[in-house]
Amino acid sequence: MPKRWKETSVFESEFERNLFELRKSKLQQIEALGQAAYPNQFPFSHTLAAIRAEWNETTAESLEATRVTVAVCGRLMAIRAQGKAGFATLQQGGQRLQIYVRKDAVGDDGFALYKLLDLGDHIGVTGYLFRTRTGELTIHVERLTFLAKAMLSLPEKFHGLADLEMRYRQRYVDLFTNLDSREVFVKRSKVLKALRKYLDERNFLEVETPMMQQIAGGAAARPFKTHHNALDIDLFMRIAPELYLKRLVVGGLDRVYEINRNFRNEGISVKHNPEFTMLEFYQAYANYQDLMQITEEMVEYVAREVNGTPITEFNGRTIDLSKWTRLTMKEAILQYWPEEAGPKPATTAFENLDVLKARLVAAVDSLQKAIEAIKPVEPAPVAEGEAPSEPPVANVRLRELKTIASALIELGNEIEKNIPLGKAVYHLFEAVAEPFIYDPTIVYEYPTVVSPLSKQKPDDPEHVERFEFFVGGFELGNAFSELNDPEEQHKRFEDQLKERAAGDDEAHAMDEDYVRALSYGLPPTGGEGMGIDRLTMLLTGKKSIRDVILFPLMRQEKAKEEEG
RNA sequence: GAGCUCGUAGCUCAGCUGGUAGAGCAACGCCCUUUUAAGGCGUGGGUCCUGGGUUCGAAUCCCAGCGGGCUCACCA
Repeated sequence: MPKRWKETSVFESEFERNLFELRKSKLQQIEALGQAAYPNQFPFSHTLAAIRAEWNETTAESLEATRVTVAVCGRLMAIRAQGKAGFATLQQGGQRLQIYVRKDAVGDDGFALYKLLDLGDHIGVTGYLFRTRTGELTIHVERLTFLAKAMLSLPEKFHGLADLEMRYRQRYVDLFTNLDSREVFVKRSKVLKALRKYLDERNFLEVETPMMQQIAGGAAARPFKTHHNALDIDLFMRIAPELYLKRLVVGGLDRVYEINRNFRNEGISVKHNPEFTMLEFYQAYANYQDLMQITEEMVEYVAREVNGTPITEFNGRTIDLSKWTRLTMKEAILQYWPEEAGPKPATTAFENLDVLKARLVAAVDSLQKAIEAIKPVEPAPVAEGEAPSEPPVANVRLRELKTIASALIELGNEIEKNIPLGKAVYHLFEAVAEPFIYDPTIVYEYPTVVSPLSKQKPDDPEHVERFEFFVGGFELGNAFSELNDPEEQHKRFEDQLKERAAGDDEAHAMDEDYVRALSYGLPPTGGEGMGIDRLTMLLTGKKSIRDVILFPLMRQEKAKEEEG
């Protein structure tokens, strides 16, 4: 049996149900004044932004001398009534503008309508610009038009919607009550525009490849599974567009890019959302060196387009996206090697698993001594009404060292299982270097064993022409010279199958059609992927990926009542 | 998955060592023709996340659960 409207869980309380009824009766009164309850359009002459752009600095005298009549619309965000007159604040396009309504200017019906308005209502007004006693640019309203009613009450007008859960779940409220939130998504759109502009100007072709795939390839990750009924086949949501994009380069589309969602069935964190947006681009006849240059240039370009500067504040640090460092993976390990872990690994540690293992054992030992030596500092008591200060430096370092130590212990256990040397070096890099790389850094020379799709260095088959780039403590992207030898690719897939058989459920799947595509000849090609959510985080200073995704994945709320 | 932490009116929050729930905003009524977190007077509004337990008595203490946040784990 269908539920009656009033019993739906649209409403959170009796308070809201009653308010809804009250607003309905106001709507009827508004109709009685000759206004439509839900009109279709309003022909405005200016956006609020346009008014700000043109008259923000115009003096009161000048506005009085040359009367400017405008028609604007927006949502009411504040109402300050004063008997037979009143002010209100209109919000539209992320801008606000004050309006002034006087009974003698809008007439009895117009003023009756003003009295029936609530916070959140949409209205249109026609009138002329003036400045109030305090100098604020204001529209002196001559005609009010009702446009749509807010049937629920708005969040507290001074603090806005503060509850993070509600901001994520009810983003529609967050967006109009917290304009800084809106600004993040405006910037996100600028990031996408800037990337497209950069690539389009270089003759890249934007393409779209399957997001439902029979083999989820192109990355190491667990996929989501779904099913097509008519064909009765299982499909995977893609974890990367990589293999399809390279098929396109085989097909003669020399420069392609795709900006869209990838889906990975993994944990959720401040840096991870199950669906996330990725840019991937491929350029024929280029190698990873060319990509390094493009990366540095493109990130800086986007920062300037979005923020007007390559400087950004992130997680309490100032980052200059125009200044890049390039390190080999081993250099990065040595540079970020914590002094508390004792002597840095010798060159031989990167060539021999046993030597590496011995160094790790010593490092863990040294780290544990250092950890014991640090006395955690009691955080300063928080005075009433003050924000808690940053945690003491010693405590932060203590936590970091603990994290490194446990990662190294874990790595030691992995080595016991005789993992390939390259994989061990890579994990070592992830443990000691990656989380600490704040300034823009390109890390190159990756072990072949962790790079099944990259091309080996001509003089060193143990390493590939690949780099990842890191900013703000996380990986921003990944790029390499594409492996285009079909026989070698087939062998790498086979190796991955062995890894999978050995228990690595994120090892790459075999994709024979991809090998077949390579068999027709992929020109030398450089390809790169970049996380757009993370780039947006950097450029907006947001620490959590949820703050740059409009509708981040949330657990389902417990049903408030049985479904009817 | 683990640890820490939070959940009180539509919203933002207070509520001490247990004594039966408060403020501001929002809402409703009245006053107010240059206000701007407008103001003044008055009114209504609560399954204190849920379920157990301890107690004469629980928003408060204990246990379990649900949901959020952070940290860790997971995650090229």
